[in-house]
Amino acid sequence: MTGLIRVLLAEDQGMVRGALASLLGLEPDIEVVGEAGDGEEAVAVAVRERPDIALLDIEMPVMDGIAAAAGIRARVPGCQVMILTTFGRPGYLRAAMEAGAVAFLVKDSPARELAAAVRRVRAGERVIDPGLAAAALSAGPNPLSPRERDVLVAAADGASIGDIAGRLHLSEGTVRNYLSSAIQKTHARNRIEAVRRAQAHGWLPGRLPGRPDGGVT
Amino acid sequence: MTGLIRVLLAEDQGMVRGALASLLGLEPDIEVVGEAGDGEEAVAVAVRERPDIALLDIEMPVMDGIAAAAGIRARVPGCQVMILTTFGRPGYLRAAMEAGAVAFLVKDSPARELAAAVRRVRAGERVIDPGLAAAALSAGPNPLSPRERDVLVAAADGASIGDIAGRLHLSEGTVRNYLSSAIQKTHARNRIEAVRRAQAHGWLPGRLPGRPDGGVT
DNA sequence: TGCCGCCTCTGACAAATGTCACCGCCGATC
DNA sequence: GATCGGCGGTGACATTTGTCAGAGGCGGCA
Repeated sequence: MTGLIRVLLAEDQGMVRGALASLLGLEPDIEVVGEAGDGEEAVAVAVRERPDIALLDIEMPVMDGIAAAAGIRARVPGCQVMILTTFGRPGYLRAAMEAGAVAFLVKDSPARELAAAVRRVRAGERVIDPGLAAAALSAGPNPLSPRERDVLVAAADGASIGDIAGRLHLSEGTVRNYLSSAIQKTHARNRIEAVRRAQAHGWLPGRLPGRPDGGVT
Repeated sequence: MTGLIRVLLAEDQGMVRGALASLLGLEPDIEVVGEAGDGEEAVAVAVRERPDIALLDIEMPVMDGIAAAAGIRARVPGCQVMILTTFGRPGYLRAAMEAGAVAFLVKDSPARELAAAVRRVRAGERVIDPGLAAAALSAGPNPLSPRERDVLVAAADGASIGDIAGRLHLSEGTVRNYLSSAIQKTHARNRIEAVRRAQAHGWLPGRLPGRPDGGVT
């Protein structure tokens, strides 16, 4: 039976999730059998519903879409994972492929491509933007060590060396050294540029903070 | 005649735009009469189609949704402007109201609220999240001077004092002074925190760069 | 076994950053 | 006419940041 294609949709913004569901719902051969607002929920629903396809956003709270992809691949072997994300970052694409995804779409593309991609995946194809694939290959793998990443993400929200050292239980000198090597590996000229370049490449984890920074006092 | 509600939809991400259109298309009393991918296009289409309601994203390239709102209010008096944005920032809400918008929705909300909000606006109501309104009032108006904003946005992508001075045709000392006062007004401890806090409040222009930073070399 | 990369740390140094006090010029407002 | 805020600038100063050259320890791999 090549009946309805059963799709799970994971996306943290409720309005976008609902809108995408209605978009897919227009297709006669596609059925949205589950929705999730974060990665953990996505895995849980996938285990329960056993969809043909899981369509995952990357930037989600609690657990990002890449980790959810790996979780679903491990627990629901029959389910193909597609990534649908705002940012076409080379590092995201690479990480998605390594996590077992077979498609990588960006939200910039025209809406009609979504259903088409779902059908192509169902037919066994991979769906990846050729330009993005080239960028991912030419950019090479993530050069940052885990610790360098930690320090960069901490630096990203304005923490000083001392703050970062405290947060990561490191000495200040160590933090300086990691920051310095991260700056060099990203070919940046200071930590801000390093953070931005690492983000542009998709070298930093794609998780979303639970809630804004609350600083609105 | 209280016929179909004619809606213009402006949103830069094609897939989201199409999905929202399909969501609104499900409603029997709503018709999407135009779509736009940036603020300039939104104004042009509004002038041509004279919709009842313009539904605008804020973070768009070329011209942001706030500026587009003002343009539409000035040129198409019969058209009500609704803002639909990812970020519920107090400063955005305030700026949107000053630009003549009558509704402010965040994409986090459930999808079903969209059509409901459109109908309420059509009936003459304003639609604003009460919590967000309170935050906007308690946060007070934007304390940053235009020049302080300029310097902060330049600092946001990693430029050094010298870079900023060159870009803005100022002396380095002047840039330091603006940066310092921006840091104090935002109660931050360095420029990165200042940028982040200003962004969180919605005190920086909500435009999107034409394309990423190209640094993927 | 040796080599390599990563982790952690120290100490010293130059350069960039942030602060402060102060200057004059303009335009708006009381 | 005076006052105030914004704009643009200078010079001096303390602090922070970024760099470099080391050091030892760990685990993997040839």
